[in-house]
Amino acid sequence: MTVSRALNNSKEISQKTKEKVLKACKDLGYKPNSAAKSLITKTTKMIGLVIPDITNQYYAYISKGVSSYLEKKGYGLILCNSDRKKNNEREYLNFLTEGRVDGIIILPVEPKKEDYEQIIMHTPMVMVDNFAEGLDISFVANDNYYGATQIIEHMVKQGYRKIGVILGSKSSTASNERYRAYKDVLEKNNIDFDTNIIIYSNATFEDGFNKAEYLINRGVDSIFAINDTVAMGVMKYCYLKGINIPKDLGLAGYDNIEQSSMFPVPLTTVDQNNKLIGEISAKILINQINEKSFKKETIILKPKLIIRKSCGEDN
Amino acid sequence: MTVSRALNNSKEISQKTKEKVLKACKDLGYKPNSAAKSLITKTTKMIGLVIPDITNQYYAYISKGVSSYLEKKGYGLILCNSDRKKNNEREYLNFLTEGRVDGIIILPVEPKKEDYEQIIMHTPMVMVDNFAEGLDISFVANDNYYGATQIIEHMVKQGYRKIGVILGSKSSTASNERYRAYKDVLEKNNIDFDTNIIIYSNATFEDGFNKAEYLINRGVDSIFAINDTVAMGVMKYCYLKGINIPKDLGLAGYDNIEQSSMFPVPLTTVDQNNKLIGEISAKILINQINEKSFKKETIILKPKLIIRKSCGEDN
DNA sequence: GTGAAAGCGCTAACAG
DNA sequence: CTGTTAGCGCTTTCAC
Repeated sequence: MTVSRALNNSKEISQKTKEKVLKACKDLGYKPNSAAKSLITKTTKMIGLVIPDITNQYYAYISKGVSSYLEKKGYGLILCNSDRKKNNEREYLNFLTEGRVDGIIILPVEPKKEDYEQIIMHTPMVMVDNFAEGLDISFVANDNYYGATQIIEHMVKQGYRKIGVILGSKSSTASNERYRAYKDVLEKNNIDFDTNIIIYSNATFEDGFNKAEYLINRGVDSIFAINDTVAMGVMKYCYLKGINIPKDLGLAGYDNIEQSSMFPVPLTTVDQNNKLIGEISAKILINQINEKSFKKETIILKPKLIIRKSCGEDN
Repeated sequence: MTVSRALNNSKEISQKTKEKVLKACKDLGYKPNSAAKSLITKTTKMIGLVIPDITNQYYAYISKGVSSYLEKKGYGLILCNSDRKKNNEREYLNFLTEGRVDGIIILPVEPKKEDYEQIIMHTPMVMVDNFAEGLDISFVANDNYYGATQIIEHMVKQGYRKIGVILGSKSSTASNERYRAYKDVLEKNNIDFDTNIIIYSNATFEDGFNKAEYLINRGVDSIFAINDTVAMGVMKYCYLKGINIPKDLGLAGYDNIEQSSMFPVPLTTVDQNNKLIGEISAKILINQINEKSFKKETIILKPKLIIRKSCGEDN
């Protein structure tokens, strides 16, 4: 008991005994056992993070944000790569809920209410990026509509009038929201809307390269790519064809990946503040864990327009 | 006890009881408590991974390799971003060794024997990338000398004779090994060695951009950059100056980051098989945990030359 | 094939 | 300020 008090910064112990105990622990190489502690305190000082792919910059930054916040608060992080597979997600969730963590941050795969109802009854959880309607839990995400509005408005202001779009898949919420913003901005500016210059894709570099040709042949004066990787594909095509960016073609991306500023023509894009997303999610979760009264929070962050040169200099 | 047997695939139980128990568990939402289990089995089914920065592609891929191997073996992963700070590393190590993990994979920060001696007495550990001499533990890394030899030889074969080099910091083992390879290849091919076209740097994009000018002014016919990001900087400089790669200047990188194939001129580089590094490290660790007899292993992987277009097409 | 007893290493609660 | 008792939820061992 005295040892326990010495190691847990209790004030019910004299400074002298405490020092003696601490020294003895060091000499003997004694370390407390977290499992035994967990068993009685019902707390693990661990958080689970379920993400699609740690190899993707967007998710890596979110993880870093989570990790750095947790470190400050004395929590550890269990990382689970779902690989965008529902089944992996399920298995990790199962693993985590064997009393391994005090809470879970999840970037879910095709979330459905039923998948999480059981879990949130026992384990605090915050969802990030994608939400399942009807769940009474906290949610943190980026405002895709806002971000796309910013960048499309910028393009319009720069004088572009025939803006081609390379979207992601039809089932991607992010992609659909950005598309919605595109339509609204065009309408607000009385610009003709033409579905022939809107293309769905898998959002890869190759898609950017291939769809660029398609769009340019249809006479677009600029392209809004669903992400920076796709924009890289477009830029590559233009480079090979001698098409000057931004003079012959305006180009905008999304995500602000590290390399976007290193492109031959630095890319105008949207920064989603991924690290912040991670930090906020972690903060909400830790608060929820430590407070008895749970208050659901929904935080939708405004991403930030990053103006570089691919749509012309700002003026 | 019967429940325990049902949940642990014991054969000392009838099929019928087992099914009944399993069903009851499901109905009641019962989940076993891993802490209680740990306490008695002295095993956590958890591995700690200490890496410098999850945001860096190189480390992200290593993490993914570790994670995917562990998943197959039913282990969880505790991720610790040391942020290249010795102090963070120490604190994470301390946290992990409170009986939280069955083993540790570490990419150490300026490793010294003394930092790990205590730990490896109690906890299986494998070191990756950087080794501390005198430790009796397994080690997994890339052969930097070999990788650089491959790419410099390729450059020589392509006809380049005045190869400028942008290195990393003087204290980086990886950088020093690659430099050593450079010198040896030059000597073997009777090419003059000129320290005026060797520069140390912080290995950033900006360094690439700035040092490119310096080297080109000194008449190099090609540049070997310490990594792909630095190479991107060089490429940017060339783009702005209208210098044609590979005709006017050969360019080689190292790492094979995802974007290196998307550059205006696809980059010739060296792939280090990072995911494999992670998988192998995890495999060695798990083996060490499960075998009573510990056999130290040292695995130095041969990286692979990736020939693209920045040093001319292969012939 | 099933169950009872004991104990893993801690801390909550209380006694001194 | 220090120590005793009990018990967290499991598995090991042994009895039936």
